[in-house]
Amino acid sequence: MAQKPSIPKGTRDFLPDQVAKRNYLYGTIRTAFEKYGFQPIETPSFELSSTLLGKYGEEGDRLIFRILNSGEKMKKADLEALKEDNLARFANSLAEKALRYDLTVPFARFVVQHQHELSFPFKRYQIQPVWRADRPQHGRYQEFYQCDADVVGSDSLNYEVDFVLLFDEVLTELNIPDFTIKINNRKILSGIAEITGESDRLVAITVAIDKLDKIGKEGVEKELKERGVSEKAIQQIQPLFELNGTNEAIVGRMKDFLQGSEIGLRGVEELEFVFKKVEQLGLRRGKLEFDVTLARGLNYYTGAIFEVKANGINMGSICGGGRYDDLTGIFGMPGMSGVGISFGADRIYDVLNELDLFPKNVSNTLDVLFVNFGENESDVCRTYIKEIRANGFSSELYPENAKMKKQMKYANDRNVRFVALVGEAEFASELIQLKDMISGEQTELSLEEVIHTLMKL
RNA sequence: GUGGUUGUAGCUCAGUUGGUUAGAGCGCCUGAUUGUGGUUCAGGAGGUCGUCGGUUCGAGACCGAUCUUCCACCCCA
Repeated sequence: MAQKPSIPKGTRDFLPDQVAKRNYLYGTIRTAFEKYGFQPIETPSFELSSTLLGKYGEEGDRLIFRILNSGEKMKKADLEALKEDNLARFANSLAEKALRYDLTVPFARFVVQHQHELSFPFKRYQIQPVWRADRPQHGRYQEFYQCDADVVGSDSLNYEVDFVLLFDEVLTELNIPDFTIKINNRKILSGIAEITGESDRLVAITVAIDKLDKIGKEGVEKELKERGVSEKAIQQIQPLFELNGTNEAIVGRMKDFLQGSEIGLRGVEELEFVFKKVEQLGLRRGKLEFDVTLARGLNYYTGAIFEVKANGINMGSICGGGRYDDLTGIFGMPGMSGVGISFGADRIYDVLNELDLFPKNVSNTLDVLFVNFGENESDVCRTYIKEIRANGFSSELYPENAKMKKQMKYANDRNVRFVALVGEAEFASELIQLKDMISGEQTELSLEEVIHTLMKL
């Protein structure tokens, strides 16, 4: 019985012209990464569950795809846990492997494992798919590509500056007209919690104020209250919702606000450094914006945090990142600070598509298709094709002596640039009728002239 | 994971309170045009109405389950 073909939710097939666009995107990102001194690595698509679990918060664990144990290993299932209704432990006993959820945690594992083969600061980039068992939505998939650049082994703020420039470089190269690089610092969030006497509720506070642009000032106050933050603290935090003006102005306000919080002030100073250096160097199209309400869910961040939004389009953040001071500590290598960023390739693809920003000629299909007029003509066509290919252009012969109309239509459907006709007359004269499929013009040329025409494009 | 929403031809969608043979546009195929595509004209093919089950004399339409789509949460690229 024929099965109706389909793919799992949140996944996609890519047609040739889509792949061409994606390769253009990856190519642009890769070029910039290498320009900034990052080297590529790759890690497996799946890791041990123990490597991944517990690194992304409770919510994160729920979204990790588990790989069911196979064969005899099925017998390892922890039936006790099932009886005790401990579903998390039961699930872990059923799946000792899991698909990677992002590229940062596997990278931390990689660094610890290969520490003696690397020199620090180690800068790597990685362009690979990741998987999340999330419910699909606009710009949200279960399988998508992340393009990450990270550096570990240095806490220099120089890298924060470089990453801001890198965001700007890539997104400007991709022609995105208007985007905002939002930046904040986890130390500032800690400072806010400290100043208001709510250090215990740091997570609650960050989660709530992160929602400011979505649920508004009143919504955040309500949520803070629900999460048990004191009335007094809410009153103190409230002015932060209305911070505006230049980054420098906000820096000034935050310095006042965080007076007495050593950690908070350090966060502000770090950002101040980044603003100054970026200011000196200048950005091409991006706007750098100090957003005190930017929090980000991933709980391993400890310093600067980044998020990039394309303006004028309904799409979640297209890039993210931040500094993590001790991600490798979990794998037994403490004191190794790292900072990194991630480009959401699939979301950027959607943005470029919706804004019609892809260059027109990303999909080069075939330069010259030779029409098949029969065996004698085909023989000489094959020698022409060999020569054209040797000159670096793509060319092929239509496989059979079909009707001209059919061959032309095929050329048209495939977006072939030129059609070459070598029939009886051209065979005798050793010339080629070359038809430009865009203009429709047709000229009789020698092979050398055909190659010359291709090189002029 | 919670709440809602969608599914009819390759694609985008019509299809009346349940009633005979399920339609359109685009695309596709053939011909007008046996050495010329993209334009035009004429003709043609293509659907177990997401899937399984139920109600009914009768279901594309009503009910249930399931899968999928999109949306709002949660979270995030």
